[in-house]
Amino acid sequence: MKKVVIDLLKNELKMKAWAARGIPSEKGTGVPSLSGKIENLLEVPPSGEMGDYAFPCFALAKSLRKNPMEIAKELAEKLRKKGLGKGMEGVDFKGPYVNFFIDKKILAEGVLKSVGKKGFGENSSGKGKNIVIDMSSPNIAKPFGIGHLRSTIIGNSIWKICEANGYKVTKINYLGDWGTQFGKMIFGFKKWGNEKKLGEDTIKHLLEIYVKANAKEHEEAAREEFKKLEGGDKDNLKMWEKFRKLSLKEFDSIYDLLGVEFDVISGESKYNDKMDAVVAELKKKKIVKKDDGALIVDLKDEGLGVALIQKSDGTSLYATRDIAAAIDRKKEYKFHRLIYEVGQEQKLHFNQFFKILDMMGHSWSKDCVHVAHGLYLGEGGKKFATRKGKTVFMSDILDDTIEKAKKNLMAREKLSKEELEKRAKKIALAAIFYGDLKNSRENNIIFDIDRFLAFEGDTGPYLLYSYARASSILRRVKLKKAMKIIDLKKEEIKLLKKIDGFGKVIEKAYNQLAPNLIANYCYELAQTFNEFYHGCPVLGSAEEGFRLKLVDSFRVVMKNGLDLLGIGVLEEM
RNA sequence: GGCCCUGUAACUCAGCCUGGAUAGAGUGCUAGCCUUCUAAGCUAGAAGUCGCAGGUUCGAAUCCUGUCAGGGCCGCCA
Repeated sequence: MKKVVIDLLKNELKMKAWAARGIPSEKGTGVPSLSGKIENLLEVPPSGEMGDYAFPCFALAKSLRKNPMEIAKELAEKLRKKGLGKGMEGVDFKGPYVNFFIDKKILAEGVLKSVGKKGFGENSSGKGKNIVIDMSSPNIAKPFGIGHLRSTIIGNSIWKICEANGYKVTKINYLGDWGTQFGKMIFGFKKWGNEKKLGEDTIKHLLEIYVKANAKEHEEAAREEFKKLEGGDKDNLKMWEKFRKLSLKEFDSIYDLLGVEFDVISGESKYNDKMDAVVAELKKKKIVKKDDGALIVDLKDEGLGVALIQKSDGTSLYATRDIAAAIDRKKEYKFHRLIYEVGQEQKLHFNQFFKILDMMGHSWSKDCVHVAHGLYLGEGGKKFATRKGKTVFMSDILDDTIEKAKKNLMAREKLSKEELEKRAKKIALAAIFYGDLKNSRENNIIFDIDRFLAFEGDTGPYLLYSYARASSILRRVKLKKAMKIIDLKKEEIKLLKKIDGFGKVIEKAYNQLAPNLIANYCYELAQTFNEFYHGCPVLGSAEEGFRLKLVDSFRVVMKNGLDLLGIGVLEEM
């Protein structure tokens, strides 16, 4: 439909008179050169009453040296005189805009037909290209906190968005399973550890120990233990393996509940034996230098400060392991892009290590991106800190939200126990996922339990509810082949246009790696559907066939949209 | 001190990348709508110096500079 408008404009703007006036033209087309192509200039007016497409005349005003309002008027009148052809209903001008009205019945048929095709809204621009996402990445022996939730939820959605754009994606859960902290854990466990408690309540017990071991007076001893671990000490290694295994078991139950899966479970420990080679290469290329007994890369000239590569006791650091990991991944996956879904507080670290990769001669370092998210902050806008033991446990939040959903459901109708469990879980997850993803990534979020528990208004459950309403209509009757369109009401047109916009949103969400665009779209889609629902009765109406098809289309798009967010739908609610 | 992110209605936020028509939602507040497909819903209303000051532009919430405020990061944690 848009193409018809573009062609009309292109034709009209080819006027010889303009060329005669010496106005430069876009190569080959004869169209006066505009600051962009007509396709890009064409807009959708803020309200449907103004038109379906609008052409702003500002760009022409410059080359024609004429008031844009006059140009719009002239253009609209000329087009009207010439006749618009099929698919078009009319053309008008308002201020400096030429507004086009398209034939709504043709729009309706076109939209409904394309939704019926497989993969509506998806595109194949990433065909044949690999993307690797490093996401979730909780630390072993520490609680899976609300911070890792963000990485997990956002990473999961970015994965789906990439796939909807045709890319092949590998999701890696890159565990924080190596580093000085394990010196602390091992030291602490030797001193205060209890095998029984470890088996029963792994994370809580380990956290207790961690908080104690974190005291300054144990620093030296902890460092010793890590050095032994990295050196291959059997006892320490055994203890570390146990921590890792038991932690992973706890994490798995959370992933299982969230419905998030990974292609690869990896971790920093994987690169323990590749570290020496990286350090050697950095030395050979004279990128590192010794400073206070430690190895550093001086990036001050780049405005990136100083990166530590190796501690003065010879043990490794985060940056070193990340360098080794990136090189390894490039070899293994030949990625087009390597995405790190990690909190924004690590921005400097990523900029440093991308730069070091570049200095080592890895030109693909430009394909590495840090997709940063803001932090969940505690009350008063302060950072949550594990060290102070003030941690919000993921499992508690999930339980509370599910509990709230259950209460809500029980107040409505009597359900079997399984049905209650099933619905409460989905509603709670929708609330949590949507509550996170609707925010733009970079922003910090002040953690507020009420926010997670709210089910009205701009929330996940609202989206599920809209979907369930649509399902409820369709459950009662069969879809009909005949779809007579008598006269389209404004709610129907709005819904059709909204559905039509799905593909654009998927593209944009990929370009910006921004799941919140999908979330915003789903919300608007649900709102538009609810307006339709109230304004246009479906069952028993004269245009029942068409409206059923429209409801069905909404349902398909809503389901796909929610899927991109990692949210599963409910047929009844 | 340096760098990054943020500042939009009473509150929580979208819009900013890619500048255009009256700046959008939700919550809360006011007034309506359940004998008709699920009221976790819909309609209407009140509510905004888009932090502040300059600049670029025919046009700035959007781009640039400065400034103030909040958060984060800045060598042996990750």
